[in-house]
Amino acid sequence: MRKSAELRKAEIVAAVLDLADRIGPDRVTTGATAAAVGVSQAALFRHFPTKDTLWLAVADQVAGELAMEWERALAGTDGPIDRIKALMAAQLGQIVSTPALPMLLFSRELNVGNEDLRAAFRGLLMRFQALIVAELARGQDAGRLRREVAPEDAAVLLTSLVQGMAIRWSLGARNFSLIGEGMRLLDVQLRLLTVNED
Amino acid sequence: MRKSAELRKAEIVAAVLDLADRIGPDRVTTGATAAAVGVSQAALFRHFPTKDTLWLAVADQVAGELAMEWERALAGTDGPIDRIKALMAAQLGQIVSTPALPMLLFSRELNVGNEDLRAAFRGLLMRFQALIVAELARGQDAGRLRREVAPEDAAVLLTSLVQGMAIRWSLGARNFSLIGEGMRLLDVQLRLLTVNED
DNA sequence: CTTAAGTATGTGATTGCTCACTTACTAGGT
DNA sequence: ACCTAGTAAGTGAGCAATCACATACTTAAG
Repeated sequence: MRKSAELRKAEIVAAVLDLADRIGPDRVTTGATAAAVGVSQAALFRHFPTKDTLWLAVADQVAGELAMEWERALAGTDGPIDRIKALMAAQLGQIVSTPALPMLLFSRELNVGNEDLRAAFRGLLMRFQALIVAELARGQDAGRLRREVAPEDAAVLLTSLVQGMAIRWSLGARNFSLIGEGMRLLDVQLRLLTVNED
Repeated sequence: MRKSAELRKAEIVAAVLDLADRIGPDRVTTGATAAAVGVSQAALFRHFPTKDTLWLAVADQVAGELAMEWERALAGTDGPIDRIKALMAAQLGQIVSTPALPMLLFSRELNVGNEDLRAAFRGLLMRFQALIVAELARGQDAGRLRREVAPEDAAVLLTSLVQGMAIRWSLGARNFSLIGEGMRLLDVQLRLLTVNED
């Protein structure tokens, strides 16, 4: 069954992401990936010269999806606090639909050698952080958020919440709603950051 | 060079932890470990029947050290807020002295098969969480912490902070002081949680 | 419209390497 | 004499990557 290179590449990347979730990123072999796609192991090397470049393509795909979700989140809302909520919800949603994402951050593929892959993920986290900082600053200017907390610090608190919830969700056999619990705790944190008007 | 089994076991466990720090948990091979200890690779199997049981021994060691640090942190302070700070500092300190710790949570050794190891680490995180919850509750009873935030929720915010900072520290080339930045942001968060006496 | 040449996608077999683990044997301590 | 801690030399499995070869598509000439 012959397919176009673009289509095949996409299939392979999708299979890697799926396998990474199910068996762990470090267990994803070229053989297992090829079997999941339904081609021979050697066929993979027609589309990617090495396994490392395959992982880079995976990172690109993930980065693209994340950027798209962020844009959509910002396009749909306008108040700074609503935008923060939308961004956080988008992030949690992406983790749910790509559960391998947190594991990728700590896999051997990423952490040893493969400096490009590592830089790609770091850049992603920094861009998300920057979006949150911008909205926090707008919220302060609008008088809705406490001025005594620097936007950069508050952003670290919020992004850490995403990561903490993701770890909790991964380790405890995903037995709660990541989005539900995450948004509930986000509300708690946002209440603390909000100017009290009582 | 012949040594007692107990001593050798301890040496081997220490070598695994050191190697895990330096090259990543999944790169730790029996050969590399043996070389670090200064014995033949086969010698390892005199002391541990399989590599998995070796990792379990490592987990035991780490769990013991963590529990010891928590106890020391609690013994040295008495106010609830100081105790929270001491616990968080102890946790950050352990990550600095065992940088493989966050990676271990997502390593292949832990996540596939080896359910015992996974349960051991999950139990550790839950016990830390419980210690924080207890101190938060004491802080509320003493009238020092806002009552409108449940201690369980606040504890998630605090432990997430540890994990978020650890990720940041791992991905960035460890180019900031994990303890310094972590404790600074902890202060920010604690100020938000503290009853305002102005 | 047909056909031959060229190219893109695919395969089975193999290579060279690393790994966890085994086996047969040896030396030191009591 | 007898364990105990050690070794050197394997074994078989799994891995990424390669190679010679096959088959489907594309294109251009007659």
